[in-house]
Amino acid sequence: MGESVRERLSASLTTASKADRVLANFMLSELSSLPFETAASLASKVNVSEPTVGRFCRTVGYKSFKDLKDHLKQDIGQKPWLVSDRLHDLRDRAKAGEDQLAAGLELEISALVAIYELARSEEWARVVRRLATTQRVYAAGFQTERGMAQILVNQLQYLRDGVQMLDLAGGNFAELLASDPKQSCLVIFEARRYSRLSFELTKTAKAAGIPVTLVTDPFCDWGRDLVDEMFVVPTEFNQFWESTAQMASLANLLVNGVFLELGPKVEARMESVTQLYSQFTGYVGKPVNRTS
Amino acid sequence: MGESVRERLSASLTTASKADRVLANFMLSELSSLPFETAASLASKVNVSEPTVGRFCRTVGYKSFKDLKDHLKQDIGQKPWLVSDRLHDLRDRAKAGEDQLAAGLELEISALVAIYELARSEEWARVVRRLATTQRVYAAGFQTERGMAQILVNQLQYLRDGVQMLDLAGGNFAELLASDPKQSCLVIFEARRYSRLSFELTKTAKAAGIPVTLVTDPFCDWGRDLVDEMFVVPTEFNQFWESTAQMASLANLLVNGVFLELGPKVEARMESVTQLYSQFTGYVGKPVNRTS
DNA sequence: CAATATTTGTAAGTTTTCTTACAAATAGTC
DNA sequence: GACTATTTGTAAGAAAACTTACAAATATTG
Repeated sequence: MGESVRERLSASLTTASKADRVLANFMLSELSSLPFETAASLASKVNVSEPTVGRFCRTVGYKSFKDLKDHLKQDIGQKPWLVSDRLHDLRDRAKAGEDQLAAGLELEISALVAIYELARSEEWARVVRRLATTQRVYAAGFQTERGMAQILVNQLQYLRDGVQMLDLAGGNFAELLASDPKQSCLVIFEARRYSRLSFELTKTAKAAGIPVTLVTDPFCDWGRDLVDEMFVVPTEFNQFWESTAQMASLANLLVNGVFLELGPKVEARMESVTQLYSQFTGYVGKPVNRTS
Repeated sequence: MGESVRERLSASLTTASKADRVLANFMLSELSSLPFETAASLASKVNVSEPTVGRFCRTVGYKSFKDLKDHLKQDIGQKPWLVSDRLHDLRDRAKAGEDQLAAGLELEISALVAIYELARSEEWARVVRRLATTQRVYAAGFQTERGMAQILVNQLQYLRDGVQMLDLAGGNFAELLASDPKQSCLVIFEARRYSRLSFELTKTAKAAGIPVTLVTDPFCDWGRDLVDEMFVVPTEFNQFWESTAQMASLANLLVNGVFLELGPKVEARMESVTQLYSQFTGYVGKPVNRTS
């Protein structure tokens, strides 16, 4: 046997048992962080028992998980694999002008940093509390930001009732605008070129007394004095146009905040949403659950 | 203390005793193979005793050699994207365990690095080419990943014709599955718990000869041997559940790739899409454009 | 060059990681 | 649908990795 760890893992995929396949797949996906894992840590991540990890390594031809790691050392060779080295590598390429894209990486990283700073602000806490407690939560996004609203909504729905996307499908925004302003709030994702809808929606919602949170790019000049909170997410990463990608990260952090705010009581709901999905659609590996 | 492993080791060089200096030097020069070492193996390599290794790690501020290795894992080294010292603050809090979140920042950063590396791969180029040239491009995502598909679709639509979301609204996926496989391709976003739909859709699409690209988390064990390309995006950022946020970044990079592939001819289309939006919806600052 | 302080190693613990034995669960077969 | 074979988990034991206590060696200081 002279193949590399990667090759052996791949080869095992065809023959291996269920647990082994899960392991092999995970290892392949996370090859570069394997050296930091231990049989036990791996086991808990993929939900198998510790001995299964050891046994699997033996079936693919190593003495133990430790032994597998030692071989990994060989075939990682000298390409950079520590995050810091990889980052350096990308940065060097960017400097050398070899890699247009890589130049954007650092910008994207600083956008992330900015978001994590936002998440520590007073305003953030306020929004999170509102998203956790207001009876009806609406999110909107137009053009390319529609997906961001979708992400927020889909996730929040796992945690609580009364969350929905707002769009112009019905021709107006009556769902929100003709509702009790005390029991509603709105989150809008927006970026250049700013849709007239965001603006009109915000104005009308504010006039009705509905709290509005705006997540937008650094160029937005219409929102600041109109909305309750404005979270500015950097969007220029050397790409051909603005990338609002990091807004997804912001949305996830918001959801995480709401989770922490709501506490253990969300578990019941998450459980039941999962069970409903299982019933109507089903998950991989399990048959559709017919609420037996 | 908020410095990286490398920084701490370097700093120790000036003050440390003879054995410690030897250790620090060795570690610095072999930083990337440290995770494979153990206190004992290191000790014998530099001819000191095992406890000396442990003690040294403690003098530079780690609990043990193991602890030092663990920090190496997340260590991203120099941070040129830091415009202020505010991140230090974040990091310190993370170290002190006050701020669960801040620890997630570094994980999220390394996910980004991973994505930018993906964007350099053979497979990536292949997918970009396909997304640029195939007549009909479909994207799907279920549960919380629906928004990711949405993001990809909404952006691609600015660049080219024939791009659409795929969902179960019609009860089947006939749009794609009953179409000419030579002229279609599919991108699926997926993460735990894996929807049965992704799996079935992939299987059927493959059987029909339609190329499938899967963007998923490291735990996915059903796709690897089924799809044409599998992009694995790290998703564990210390949040209460997996965050697929960085998939948005991947989607944006894909779109950017397609833009570069298509070249200047996209401008006309972008212009006309913008103009259509202006006509039917309008932008902030300008009245609805009535195709005067 | 004592006398003291610091550094380092040895040997015996402690904890962590991995393995083995066996039983329970799951999948395959007639 | 019982029977067998395979896979997987539990619990206890072996091995490895790391720590502590203390003594020996090496610096440092007056």
